[in-house]
Amino acid sequence: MTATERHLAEQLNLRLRHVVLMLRRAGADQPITSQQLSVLGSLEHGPRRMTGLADEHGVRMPTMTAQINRLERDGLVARGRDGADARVVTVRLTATGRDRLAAGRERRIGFLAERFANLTDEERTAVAAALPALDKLLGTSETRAP
Amino acid sequence: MTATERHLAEQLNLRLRHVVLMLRRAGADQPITSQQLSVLGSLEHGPRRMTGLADEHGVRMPTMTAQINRLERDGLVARGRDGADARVVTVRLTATGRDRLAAGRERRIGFLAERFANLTDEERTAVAAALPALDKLLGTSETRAP
DNA sequence: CCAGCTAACTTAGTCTAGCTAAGTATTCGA
DNA sequence: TCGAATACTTAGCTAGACTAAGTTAGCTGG
Repeated sequence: MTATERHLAEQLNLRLRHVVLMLRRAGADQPITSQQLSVLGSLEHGPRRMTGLADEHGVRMPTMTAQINRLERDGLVARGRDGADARVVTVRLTATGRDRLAAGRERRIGFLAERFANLTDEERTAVAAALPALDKLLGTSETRAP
Repeated sequence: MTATERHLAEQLNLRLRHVVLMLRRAGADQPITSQQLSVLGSLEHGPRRMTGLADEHGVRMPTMTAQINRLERDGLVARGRDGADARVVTVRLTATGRDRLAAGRERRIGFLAERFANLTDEERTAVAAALPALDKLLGTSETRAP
């Protein structure tokens, strides 16, 4: 571990708490949690199976079962069956779910855009320039299903 | 909302899920949660009152009461009383708590530093350059007690 | 000066969201 | 064809968030 790596790690660590705080503020007064919004987003381009959803969101199957139960209870998704394999449960967005996804996403993006509006052009450029590095740092691709 | 602001907001929104996933992976196999580590960090430079802790962590008082109950149960903090105002409860780190904080912080920083080690010099520079903008974006100072 | 309001916590009860262990039904492979 | 593996659900635990309501202590205006 070089000094630079450690220093950056410390600096980022200091800010992680604020990221969590911002996420909470972004979700306040929304009728949907950020986890739910995230799952609805996974269903945007067609039905998915439970295993796929669990893998993509980095949780165990029972956690996803409970999450889908809540979303189904609220009428945002519907369970279905896979023709080829009778063990498989598929999940798809309902019309309500699609609306809720669009609304939630819009509010989230509006919330973030407001904050970007408070930055200078130079600061926005700096953030944009850091995005590829952020992707590598977060291991964006590692969490995808095979 | 300008096109740039909206675009950046969308890009960041896409990555927020991965931030949450990384945080979960960083906390896996640790004997302490990231919330607990965060609260212990607030106590590093001396005792704090419950209201101060709740404000700093953006939660309501009952949430902090429950959190401190868990930390006290595990022997990481101790409750005390304020001489001047008998309503006030103070919280301080125990020796065990201080050790646990150091260990947890070290693991977190190690975890992040490993990821920074996978970046190029240019990428690390880009991240470092974005830190001040990130602070403004996160509203780092807004969450402090007056 | 004390009665009543406010402030600082705690308790009780609810919800989301994570986990493991164990149960059921179905598929696949030797 | 039968036994192991796979896909999911159920049951039960914990952390961590909330509101509403209770307790105790400080403060203040008539």
